[in-house]
Amino acid sequence: MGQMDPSCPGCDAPDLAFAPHDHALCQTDAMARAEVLVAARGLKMTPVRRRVLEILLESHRAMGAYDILARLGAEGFGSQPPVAYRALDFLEDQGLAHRIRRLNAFCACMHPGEAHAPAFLICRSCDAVAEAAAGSVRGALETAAGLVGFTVEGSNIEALGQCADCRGQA
Amino acid sequence: MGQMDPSCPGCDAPDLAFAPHDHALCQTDAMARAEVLVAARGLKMTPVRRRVLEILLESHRAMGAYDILARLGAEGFGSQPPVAYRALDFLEDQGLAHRIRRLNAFCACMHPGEAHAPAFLICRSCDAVAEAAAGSVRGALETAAGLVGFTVEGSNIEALGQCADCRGQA
DNA sequence: ATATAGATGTGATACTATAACATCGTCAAG
DNA sequence: CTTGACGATGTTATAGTATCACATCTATAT
Repeated sequence: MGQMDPSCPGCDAPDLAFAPHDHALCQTDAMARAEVLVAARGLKMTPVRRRVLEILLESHRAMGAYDILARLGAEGFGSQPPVAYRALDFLEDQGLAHRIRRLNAFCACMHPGEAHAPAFLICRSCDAVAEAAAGSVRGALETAAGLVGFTVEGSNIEALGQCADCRGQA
Repeated sequence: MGQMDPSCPGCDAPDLAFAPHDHALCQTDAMARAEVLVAARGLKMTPVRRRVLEILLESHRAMGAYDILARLGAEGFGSQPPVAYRALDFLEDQGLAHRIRRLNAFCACMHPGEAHAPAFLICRSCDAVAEAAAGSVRGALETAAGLVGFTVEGSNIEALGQCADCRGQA
C-alpha cells in the first residue's frame, strides 16, 4: 500500500496529512474508530454514512458535497443533494468529518473520538488539509473574546498556506 | 442619533459591536477613514463602493451579498450579482470589509487602516459581529502550524457564541 | 400486528458566486 | 483635440452550494 512513514501510524502522532505516509493505516484506523464510536453512542453507521466517510478517507483533501454525491450516485445510492448533506451532517455531528468553510468542502476527521476542535491547515499547493492541535489557539481566542464579555460556544479556525513539502519543492 | 456610550467612539477602544453606543460615530468615522485610505492608495471610492460600505456600516451585522444587491438595485444601481460582489471584493481587498465565512456574509471593518487580521465574534442571539484583537490567537496558530512545518499565509478565525448583553438577558 | 422513529430517496427550490462580454468615462500621450 | 488604455459598471448566463417538503422503507419496540 502506501509508503511507510512514521508520521501517521495510528494517527496519534503529530498529524501530518502532508508528509508521505502509509495512508492505508489512516483509513483503516479512522474507520475502525468511527465504527466503535458510533456504536458506543447507540447510533448507526449506515451504508451511506460509511461510504461517505470512506470516500473522505481516501485522501487528506477536502471534498465538495457534490463530488461526494456524484460518487454515491454512481454506486447506486441516491443521487440528490440531501443524500450527501445528510450523511455529512451526521458525520460532522459525530466528529467524524469536518467542514472546511474556506473551501465549502468536507474532510475526514483524522482523530475521531479524541476530544478536539482543531485548527485546519490548508496547503494551497497540494490541497491537503491537516488538523493541527489547537488548544492554545482556542485558549487565546477565548481569552480575547472574554475581554469583551463574549462567550465562545464554537469556532472555526482555518489557515491557508503552504506545507513543508510543497515549500521545499517551490 | 444613537445612545452615548464610551465603548465605541472613534472605534479605537476595544471594539464593541455588542454594547449600545453612538453608532453614528462608528459610521462617520469608519467612512471617513475609508475615504482617506482609498485616496491615499490612489484608488477610487466610487458611488457603488461607497454605498455598499454605507450599507454595511448601518449595523454591526453581517449582510449577504444578495441583501446588499437588493438595496443597490432599488437605488438605481445595477441589480446583478457582480455589481455587489465586485464592490465587496474591492472593500475586502482594501481591508474595509470582512467576509464572515461562517455566515456567507460580509460586514464593515470597524478598524480600517489599522493593521489587523481580527478574529470575529458572532453573537447567535443578536447577530452582531465584533472584531476581537487576534494577535495572540494568530501567534498561537502560527506556532501550532510551525510545529508541523506549515507556513501560514492567511487565516480566518471565527467564533460563534453569545455577547455579554444577550447572555445577561437570557 | 402495529405503531413509532429514524433513515433514505425524490423533486423542487433557494441561496451563493463567477464567467464572459459590452459599454462608458477618465485621463494621459500624442 | 483626439485617440488609446484602463478601470468601473452594467448585462446575460451559468456554475456551485445548500435546504425544504414529502413519500417510502426498515428496524424496533411494544
